Parts: sequence; structure tokens; C-alpha cells
Amino acid sequence: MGSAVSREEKQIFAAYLTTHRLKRSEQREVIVDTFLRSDRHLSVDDLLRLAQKRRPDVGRTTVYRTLKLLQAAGLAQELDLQGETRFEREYKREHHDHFICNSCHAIFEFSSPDIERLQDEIAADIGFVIEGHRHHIFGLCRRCASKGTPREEARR
Amino acid sequence: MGSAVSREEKQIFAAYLTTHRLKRSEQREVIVDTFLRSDRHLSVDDLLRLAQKRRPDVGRTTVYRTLKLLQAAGLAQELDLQGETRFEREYKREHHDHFICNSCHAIFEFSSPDIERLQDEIAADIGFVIEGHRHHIFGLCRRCASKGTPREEARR
DNA sequence: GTTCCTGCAAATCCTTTGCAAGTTC
DNA sequence: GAACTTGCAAAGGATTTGCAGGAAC
Repeated sequence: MGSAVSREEKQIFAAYLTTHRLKRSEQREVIVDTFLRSDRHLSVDDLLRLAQKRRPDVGRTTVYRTLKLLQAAGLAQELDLQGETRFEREYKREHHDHFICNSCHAIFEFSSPDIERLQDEIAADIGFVIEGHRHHIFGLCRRCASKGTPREEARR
Repeated sequence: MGSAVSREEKQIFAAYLTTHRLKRSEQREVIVDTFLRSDRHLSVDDLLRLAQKRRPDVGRTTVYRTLKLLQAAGLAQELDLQGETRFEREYKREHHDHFICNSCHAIFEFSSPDIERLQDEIAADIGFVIEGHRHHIFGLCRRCASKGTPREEARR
């Protein structure tokens, strides 16, 4: 029962396999489906564990390889947070950036057309052609801030 | 030689050593001095090579260890660019963010009070307390863009 | 049957740690 | 001399690669 979106994404993945003369397999199926259903920012281990719940013999190597395919197909995007690597869905998602809680590690998304516009202006000033960007804001989420939870490691 | 700034930074480093009951050493001296004189965004290897020009027996391990001290003393800051780790001076430098050229890998700094203000507003909306941020913009610098240089790897 | 996949083990890459020898205080 | 440093080699963690057996087409 995947949503309409995830169905569309699965079709894209299938098309990617076809055009690249790749084959389908149970493991890929499970990993891709698991990834597309998730709305979290998954680490390789997260995805491995989730996939193994459905098919215990899925290997970590295959997760890595499948994530590469998902990225190549434009369905996944890698996130690099303070040394932690995460993956999130990319297809037809509005561009967005992230707040990352230093205490509970929750990730919140945000987007700001105003910020993007300013970026473009600054880039234009120096003749820089933007291909993309990463904007990560570290700190304490509402809950952790109100709890006065000490953050593990501050980031300037 | 050594500008006023780097002299001040060296004093801070010396003070850091003292308060932490650490000792000075030739290698540290060379690494710290090399780092503080540089205005580039150095990788560990860059710094190692530069330091070895002055003292060939400096070891990579010591560079790693000294960079940790520099960070602890508030003199260096780690940058994580597409898997590449770099270090830049931090002390008394205005906060700034980076443009990174996908083709020649040059790094340009920028800062925008307007963007910072917008960030603050968005954070306030969701009750997030900002401790810091990283804003990296990838693309082609003026020169590479005009050369039509193909970028190695686009980043969205 | 050929080509692609998979998991394992081994190989890499980057960074940290254990240790014996050398330095600093 | 006690405490700290250093470089090397070994250990770690994350990711990739080589390979033999298995599955898809």
C-alpha cells in the first residue's frame, strides 16, 4: 500500500533499472520500498535494520549499493551532518534545509524563498553560478531548549 | 614576520597550553605557526605538507593532534565539504559562509546579515535556539563558469 | 547461457589510539 | 625525574571492491 507518490517513485526506479539494463531483485525491492516509505532521515544502519525486519538476509553492502542507485535515479539525497551520513527522499520534494537539534538529534526541515533569493543575489555579485547548496542550522529544538537539556556538543 | 593577529593567536595558543598544563614543542610550534599564517582552507594533508617543508619529520599524527588543540583553543574550525575535511582560522574572524566551486574547488567566503536575520526569524517561529550553522553553496566560480568547465560532480 | 546481484571477506580511506623512546619542565 | 610529546604501527569506523555462487532475463 505505498502512497501515490511512492508508487510514482517506484516507477521511476523501475525505469532507471530498465534504461541501465539492470535487473530487479527481492533485496533491492525491499530496500527501495523501505526507503521510500520512510519520511525520516535515515542512516545506512537505520535502513539496513528496517529492511532486515522484512528480509533478514539483506546485506549492508546491498544497502550501500542500492542507495547509490537511488541517488543516481534522483530519488535519494545524501546529507552530511557533523560526520553523520543520512539519506532522505528527494523526488518532487520542495527544496528545503535543516535544523538539527544538538541534544536529541531531531531534524526539522525549513525553506525560505527569501533566503534563496539573497543567496542568488550574492552569487550574482561575484559571478558564481549556483548548482546547489546545503544550509544546516544547529542548536536546540523547542523541547530540548525548554528542558534545558545540555547539548552534547555545540556547533558555532 | 607573523602579523599582529597571528601574534595574538599565538599568545592564545600559548595560554591554552599553560592552563591545560601542556608543553610546547618544536613540532607544535611549526604546525601552529604554519596554520595561522595560512589564509586558505587547509586539509590535513595540506597542513602536513606545509609543515614538513619547514621540518620534514613532522608526523601526520601530530598534525591531527595539534588541530584538535587549535580547535579547543578556539583558533581553528573544521569545515566539512562534500566529504572533504578542511580547517580554517576562527579567531576574531567574522562569521561567514562559503561558496565552493565544483570545478576548481576554490572556496569563497561570504556573509549576509540579512540571511542571518531570516534564519533567526524562522528559528524563532519554531522555538529553535540556534547555536550555529553551516551554509555551503556549491556551483561554478566566475572563472570556471566562463570557461564552461564541466563540473566534476553537481550538487543540488 | 549470459549478464547482473548478493553477501562475505578483504581492501581502502581517514582518523584515533597504544606504546616505547625522546623532550620539556 | 615526572609528565607530556612524538612518530610509528596497529586499531577503528565507514564505505568500496573482488570474487564465487546464485538469480534474473
